[in-house]
Amino acid sequence: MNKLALSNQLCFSVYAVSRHITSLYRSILEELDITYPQYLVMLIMWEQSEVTVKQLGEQLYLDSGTLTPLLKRLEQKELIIRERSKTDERSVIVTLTELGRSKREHAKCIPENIFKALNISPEEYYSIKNQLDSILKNK
Amino acid sequence: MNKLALSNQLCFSVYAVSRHITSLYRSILEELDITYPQYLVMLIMWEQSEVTVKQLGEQLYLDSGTLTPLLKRLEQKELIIRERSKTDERSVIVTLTELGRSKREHAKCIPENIFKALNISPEEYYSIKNQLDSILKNK
DNA sequence: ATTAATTTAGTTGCGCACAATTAAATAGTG
DNA sequence: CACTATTTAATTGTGCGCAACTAAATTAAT
Repeated sequence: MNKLALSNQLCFSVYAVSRHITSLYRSILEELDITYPQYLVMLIMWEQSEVTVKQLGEQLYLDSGTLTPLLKRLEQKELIIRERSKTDERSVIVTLTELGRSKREHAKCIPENIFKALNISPEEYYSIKNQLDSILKNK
Repeated sequence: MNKLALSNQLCFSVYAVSRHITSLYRSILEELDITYPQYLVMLIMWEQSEVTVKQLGEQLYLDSGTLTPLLKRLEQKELIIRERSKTDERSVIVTLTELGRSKREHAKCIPENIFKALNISPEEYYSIKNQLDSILKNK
């Protein structure tokens, strides 16, 4: 087998599926007027009311070079507030606005819609997820 | 189960693994002085000596907005040549330079190195690949 | 043959990703 | 306490990714 062939590479499949998923989210998130990376931040905010940029970065595997401008855009949309910690001014604490909190209701149906669009069984869904997560654990 | 939790979403796993893989390639491809998307183009060129931008786009699921500047960078590195088709001047035909062709040898070990870095079994590798490819087929 | 529709790349603009650097605040050490 | 090291965000620069639009060439239809 030719390992230098696109069709034989897992990496390309991951890359292609990742962009495919982002495009599925693009149409679904249009209504919320946010992008997929912004949605990921909102997912965290809906679970944890107060998070630093560092903590967001740890959970999303993203650095401040990506997060700082992204968070500024979410702030402009008035979904979040960014403010320096009073106790440690190196940290920036992110909290939800009332508007941001209210968006959670509109987002509830998104996972189900994405799942339907993927067009796979629940078994496949969790099988793929577990195997990918094991790659992340090994890194 | 809370479907609005990051940890329960296949999509985030795909997104995270995709970026992880790109970062693995980044260090390996440093030697060839190309990026991962540029490497994907080179993979195709090494198999097919003459390809149009449209054909590259079909195989990589990328449009001209991404490919045109990427191909210009590969041309600046003198790995490829871009020229309008004589028979249909709407098309741009991409071919390898001698330098570009010669890089194939240096790239031969890359798939094996990436596989080792992923730290999974061949069975897992092909299992994940097949399941992801079925998602792409369903789209 | 003329006009209309389609195909193909290129351009522009925006939002990630991420490396590398900078700046400020805090923690650690003698 | 001084001063060094570490932590944390922000900034800068490069390269995707993709939507929307433009321009040019080709094809189809009348």
